[in-house]
Amino acid sequence: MLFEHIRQYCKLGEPALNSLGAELRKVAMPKGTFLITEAKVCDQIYFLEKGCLRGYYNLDTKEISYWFAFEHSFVTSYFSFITRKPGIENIQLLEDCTLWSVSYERLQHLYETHPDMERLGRIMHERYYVMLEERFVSNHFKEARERYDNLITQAPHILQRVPLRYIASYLGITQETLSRIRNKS
Amino acid sequence: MLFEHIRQYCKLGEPALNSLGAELRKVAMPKGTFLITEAKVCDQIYFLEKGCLRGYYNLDTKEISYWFAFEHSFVTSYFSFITRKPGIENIQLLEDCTLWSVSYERLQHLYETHPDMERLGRIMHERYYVMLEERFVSNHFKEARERYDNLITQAPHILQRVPLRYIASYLGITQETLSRIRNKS
DNA sequence: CTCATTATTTGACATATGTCAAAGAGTGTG
DNA sequence: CACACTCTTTGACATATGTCAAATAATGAG
Repeated sequence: MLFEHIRQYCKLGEPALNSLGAELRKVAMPKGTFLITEAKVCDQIYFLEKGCLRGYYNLDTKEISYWFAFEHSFVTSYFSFITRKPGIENIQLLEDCTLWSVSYERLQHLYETHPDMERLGRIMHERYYVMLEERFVSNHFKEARERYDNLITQAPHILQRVPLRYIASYLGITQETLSRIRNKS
Repeated sequence: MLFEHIRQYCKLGEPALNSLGAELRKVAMPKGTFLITEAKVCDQIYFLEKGCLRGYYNLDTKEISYWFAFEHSFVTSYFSFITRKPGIENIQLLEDCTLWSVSYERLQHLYETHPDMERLGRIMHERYYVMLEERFVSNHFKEARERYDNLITQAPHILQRVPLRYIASYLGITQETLSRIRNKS
């Protein structure tokens, strides 16, 4: 689970693993729950063990779902968690989920006491940066059709687990356009 | 300059500062030079002291400039530098520039020997992640007009230093559309 | 199983943006 | 100052996508 996932970023020593283990709180929440809502400072980072969820913000009268997370991801409102400012992001569970949480304060403490935790944080943020950049690039100048094709190639499971209207806003298009694209596949 | 810039991320101890200082190479290059070209593994990270530059990739027959950097930024082809794989990115100087470079290998060594360098890396990547996310969000569902207005509000200097056709692709639109937007301001 | 509710699709039309070609501005060099 | 070059603007038209309303399909509670 979490410890195993972490190993693909870097190896933590026993002391760091033990301290991390001591800070983790297991949480199980039902579909529909909000992990964080807008205008608050996000105080927790989570590891998603089971289930899936979406991050969205409100634009005019619409909800824009701009990312999804599935098993074995770290999730938080990065903007708010990192800057310690209230954000515009809401995170809602799309299924019943099992998560592990660590508070901001305890995470900082782990960083301070274990250089290898600091390294894990550095490497994780590097990787997440690169993934976001790839997504940015693939959205930047491509047509809706192409973005959809990319998505179903790279993450076909998303169609089984996420309602189409959320996927539409993830792709930056309306639900109607997505529906038309799908009917011409 | 660089040391002063770093202080806004976190404080480095004397030993880390000294080691970092010893690894830095000053480079001055004329406008037009390429820092990195596609299909190569990017081996250096730079701190841009003076000048500006663009990152772009080729899509079909077009160059898509998707970011710019000005004074006091860290620049590299993050994808390639982090993953150690060849990328699609080209980085070209838009003005004569003064930069400081550190190689990948030496940076890893700094990370290994100085926990506070590791912390600097972690914090810097957190911040860069947040900035990229903000840009992603502001591009995601807004019209060209709005993206342009945002840009000139937040970075008006860009118009003085970057040709319009590069700005167009930065905004995800054609040069002609940008021209029309500007004439209806 | 049926009804109410929510999710998705379809149609008609408006608008934003792209494409291609050409004209006009701006810039640097001799 | 004139020419060659690059950069930007303009026009005519094609296409992608958005909007709003309505129809259809899927889902869940009783």
